[in-house]
Amino acid sequence: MSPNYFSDLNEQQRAAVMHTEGPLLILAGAGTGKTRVLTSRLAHIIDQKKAFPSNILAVTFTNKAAREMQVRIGNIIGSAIEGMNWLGTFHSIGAKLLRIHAEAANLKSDFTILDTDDQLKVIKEVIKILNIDEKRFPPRYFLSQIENWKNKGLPPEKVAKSEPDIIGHEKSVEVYSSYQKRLSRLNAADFGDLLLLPLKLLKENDGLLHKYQSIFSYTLVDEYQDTNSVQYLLLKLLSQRNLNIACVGDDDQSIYGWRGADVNNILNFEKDFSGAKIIRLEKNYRSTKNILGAARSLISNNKDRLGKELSSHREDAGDKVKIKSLYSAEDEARFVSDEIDTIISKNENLNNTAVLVRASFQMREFEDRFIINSIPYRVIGGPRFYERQEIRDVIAYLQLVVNPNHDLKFERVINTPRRGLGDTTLRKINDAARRDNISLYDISKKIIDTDELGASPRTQLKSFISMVDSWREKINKVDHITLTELILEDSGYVAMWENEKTPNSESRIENIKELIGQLSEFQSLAEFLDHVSLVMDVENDENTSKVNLMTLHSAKGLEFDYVFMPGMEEGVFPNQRSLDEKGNTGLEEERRLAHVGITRAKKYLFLSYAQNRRVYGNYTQSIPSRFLSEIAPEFIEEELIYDAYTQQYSSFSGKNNDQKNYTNGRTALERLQAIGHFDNLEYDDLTFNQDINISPNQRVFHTKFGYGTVTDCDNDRIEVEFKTGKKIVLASYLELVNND
DNA sequence: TCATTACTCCTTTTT
DNA sequence: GGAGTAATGA
Repeated sequence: MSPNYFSDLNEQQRAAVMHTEGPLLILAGAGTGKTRVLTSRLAHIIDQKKAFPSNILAVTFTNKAAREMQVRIGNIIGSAIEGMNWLGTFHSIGAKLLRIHAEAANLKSDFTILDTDDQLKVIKEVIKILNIDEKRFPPRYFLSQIENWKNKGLPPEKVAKSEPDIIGHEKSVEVYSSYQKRLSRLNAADFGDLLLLPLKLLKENDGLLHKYQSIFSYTLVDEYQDTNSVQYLLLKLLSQRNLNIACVGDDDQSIYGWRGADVNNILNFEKDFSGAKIIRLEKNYRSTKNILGAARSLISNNKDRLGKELSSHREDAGDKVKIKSLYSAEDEARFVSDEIDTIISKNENLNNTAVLVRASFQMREFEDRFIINSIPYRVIGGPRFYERQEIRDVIAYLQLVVNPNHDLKFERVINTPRRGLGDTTLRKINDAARRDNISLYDISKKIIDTDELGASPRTQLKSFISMVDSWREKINKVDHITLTELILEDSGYVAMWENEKTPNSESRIENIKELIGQLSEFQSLAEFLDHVSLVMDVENDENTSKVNLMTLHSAKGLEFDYVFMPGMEEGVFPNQRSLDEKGNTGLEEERRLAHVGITRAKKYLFLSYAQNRRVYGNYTQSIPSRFLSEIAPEFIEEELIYDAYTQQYSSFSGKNNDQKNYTNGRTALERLQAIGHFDNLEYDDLTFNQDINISPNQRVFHTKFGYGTVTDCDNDRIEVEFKTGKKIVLASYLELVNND
């Protein structure tokens, strides 16, 4: 009688599943069976016929989490899962609402979703029109302002006009509102709009609000600690009526503060939803005692916590956490790949192994090494398929065909491949469009019958427009795959790559073929394009054995037997900018991120750091991350470091506390030379340009100081005037620059 | 119109 | 060491 989804649950988990009515907060530490509770709970509600699948709102943070939940619930409730229309990320659910009620938000239901690139382009346009100095206020600055406001649920009209403490505030407000107008004319919405506009609709329209309040009889939210204000307000509005809202979260895993996530949402849950029940899941089923101990000791350094102690359910203490110091970042990659080789030799499936990095630029080192050692790997959330140039071009063509008024895409494809419609022509078209206040496409149609353009651009433009029109005619006549192939053929886009004989033009064509292959999974172009903008990742083949390489952020929610966390260095992790901008708050978030990383590991965890790393192309010495010394020693096994220069063994903790001793006033390269350790440097760094002929007034380039002019020479000691002042440097570090 | 070159500023994390 | 940009030349 008792349904089988109860069978494996512990007491707290079971309580969380059973408590269906009224607000519920589940504080679930890492590895405490959170996903199982969520899926069982949903299955329980459906199984007990408390609600139809279509009456459940289930929100996750990533598409991957949504997919996984769908599969797991499907396994319990079978085909009834088909009815779960409202399971998805906040953004996909927002998009769905917005498409249904687009008109009310001043959009058409076939609006396109902008990516960051598009957003920046729009902002640049706006900046130009408003006559703002791009040097003083870079577009990115405005973008982050706008995003902040959107995260807080503030449309332009709700943002206070003046804010004396913040320079450029008024400008930002101005840019925001122009930006928004431009978006609506483009029939486009950005990611923030997918949440902000639905919120606005629900707030301003009682009928609509009541409708959705009664549709959603149960609401369930995953990763609640990462909700920002708009998301919180949306949830609150929608669940106000029946209050059947269950949120799952872990304050120790809150790592999206920079995206507006507000931990207070979780801290204030009891206040916001009166009578809320709180259940803690503290039994960890994932990690060994040593790994868990390491995680616990690290996170205990945070002050801002709800307080929650994870206890290990596993009997074995397991191996200690290994900490390894390496000479350079290259060495570090070699170390990781050697360790992976031994994992391979144990016949383990590599899918159980992950390399987690703080920032994506760190991935390159590992990819290079993995390729050399032929270790199979997959990058999760890295440079994505849909972000490749050729894919974006093709998608731009498709979007233009679906929505010809999409000026940004129009601009992107009008001269790709080359059609003799360059900057000058484009500027003329743009000016005319602004004058008549219509889209580039519309103005082009007019202009081709006047003599505003020269003869050649005019015929070129004419044929381009008629090409687009011919595709548009076919939208409803041929299927979307045929249409895409036709577009690629007519436009000469594929031919362009075929004619280019560079090494990667072939792989570009392969990528385009892959894209066409994916089209078959969708019913229409519009459906495909929506998928592309919302779900930026391509499904990875999970059946082949590959090492997982990803950022710590995208590792949340995953688990692996073997976890490597390289780059444990001050500045890298904790990230310097995070510290600079947010001080202690930033540090605590970095620490939570480290905690997330450590708790991904089930059996083996390797932390490592490089003593020297290239930053912006220059070798820089690094200090071991403070996080290393925050982990209680009893969980750690450290390999002492032999420093060839000081000829001493030392531990990371000593270095961390006494960096002066370590820096010693020399540059990295000088130090390398002193100890004769060259093998890890690249050839270029060691090529001494002894035969170059340097004389005063010569323009030169120095890898550290940049460009400068020679003022005096004394054999190989050269005095150079750099932007930052005069310096005497060795000739071997200089590169000649033409200066006629 | 397009290709090349000199130079500046970078880089956090994602839906 | 790499992307983006403004200036310059063909």
